[in-house]
Amino acid sequence: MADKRKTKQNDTKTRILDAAEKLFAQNGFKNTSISLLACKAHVNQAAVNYHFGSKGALVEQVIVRRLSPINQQRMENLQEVKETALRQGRRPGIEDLLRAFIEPAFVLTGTAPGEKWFLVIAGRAFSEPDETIRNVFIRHFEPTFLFLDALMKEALPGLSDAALRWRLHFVIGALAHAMRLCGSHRLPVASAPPPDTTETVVKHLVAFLATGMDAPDDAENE
Amino acid sequence: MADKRKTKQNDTKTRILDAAEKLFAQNGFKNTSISLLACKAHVNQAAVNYHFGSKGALVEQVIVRRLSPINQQRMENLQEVKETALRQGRRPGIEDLLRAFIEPAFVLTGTAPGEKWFLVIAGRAFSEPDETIRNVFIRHFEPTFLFLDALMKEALPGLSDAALRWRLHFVIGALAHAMRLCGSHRLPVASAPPPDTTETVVKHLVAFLATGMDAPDDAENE
DNA sequence: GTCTATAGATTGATAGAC
DNA sequence: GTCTATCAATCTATAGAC
Repeated sequence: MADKRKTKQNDTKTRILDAAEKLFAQNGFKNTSISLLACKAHVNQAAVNYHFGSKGALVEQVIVRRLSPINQQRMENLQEVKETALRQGRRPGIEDLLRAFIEPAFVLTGTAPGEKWFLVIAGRAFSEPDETIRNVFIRHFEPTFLFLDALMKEALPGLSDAALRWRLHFVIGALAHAMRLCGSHRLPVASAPPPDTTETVVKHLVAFLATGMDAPDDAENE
Repeated sequence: MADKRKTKQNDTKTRILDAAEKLFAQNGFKNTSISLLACKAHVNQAAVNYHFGSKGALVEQVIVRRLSPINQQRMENLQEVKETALRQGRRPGIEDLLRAFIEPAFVLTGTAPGEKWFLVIAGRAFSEPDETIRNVFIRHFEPTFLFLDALMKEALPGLSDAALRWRLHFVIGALAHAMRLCGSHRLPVASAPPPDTTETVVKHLVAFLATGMDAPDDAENE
């Protein structure tokens, strides 16, 4: 499997995946044609279908390649936060949980130092109109999200289930938007955020979201 | 302009706009063909290009029809919050500003009681891969956003510009995600939010976001 | 594994009769 | 304004030579 003699084949597959990642981020899945993709990857058109079977399968590979390690890391981080809190006989910390969930998305995304294209792709996940593609994200995402949900419920025992669930979705929305903004070239609009490092963005995110999660549960009075 | 004799023409145009809004929300712009659209709207294929000129122009009309009143209402609401605070000699309230900005999106969206399709379309605005379409949203959105930015700066004089701008983008991200969730049919996934009324969702949003906006500005220490 | 060539389907847009 | 018919472009996928 990890045979060195497969170098050339893997080179081609990797070049296709890398070019696809960039083009999908820039133009979306539907707007990226196989011919343009093959041109940018410096491979023949037929190579794409030879190596991946279909465009849909390529899309899934592009997503899974990055999303799988990200969610694995999220699970490990959350598990560690849970165990540390357990050992110390206290509730898990809200900021710790959020950081455990958010950080892998920014750290494990993209190869090159310049552009982290997958941030844009993943940030578009829940807006994807194609149900098949959207389900690829949801399938990988849901177990991690439900684990976060369970731990956050421990961290915030006073919060109603409805408020907890909505607030976690607000977390997802803010995170996805921040990912898109970090991954794309800075837009020449007056409302663009300042060009910070991803670590700074994560700090802003965690500070904002942790405080929001801990807000009083006013919406219950009705 | 508002001549009653144009009823038949306007009926056709409105039927096309309504069918397009629904299909765009369900399948996205690129995945919606003119032929399917004409079929669902019960008009002839050629009628779409006759009345709107091109598919791109139709897309813009679908967006502007709802977005324009929404942002106009936002501006009026924000102006009123500003003037009320000024009259009472105090800063604008964070919750008031957020509600002024958020509420119109949920109130002025969609005609039918059942499905508010434009919530999905607008919720996808910043994820739209097509730059031309995305710019339609940004063009309408930016003045309103910058006004909110200016008023929020008054409401939170201690917050750094960078933190303020990032937090407002987190507001946008959470809002967009909530709009998508409210507008689409409830997904059969375990992580879906509870099926609340839009008023309840707005309350959850404002409570969460106002508290987050007011978080201590930790990220400055670096 | 890589290439050329092309099939087969779908699309946005338009010409011209009514 | 509405219709039928069709053009021209584009796309995914594949067949078959090398």
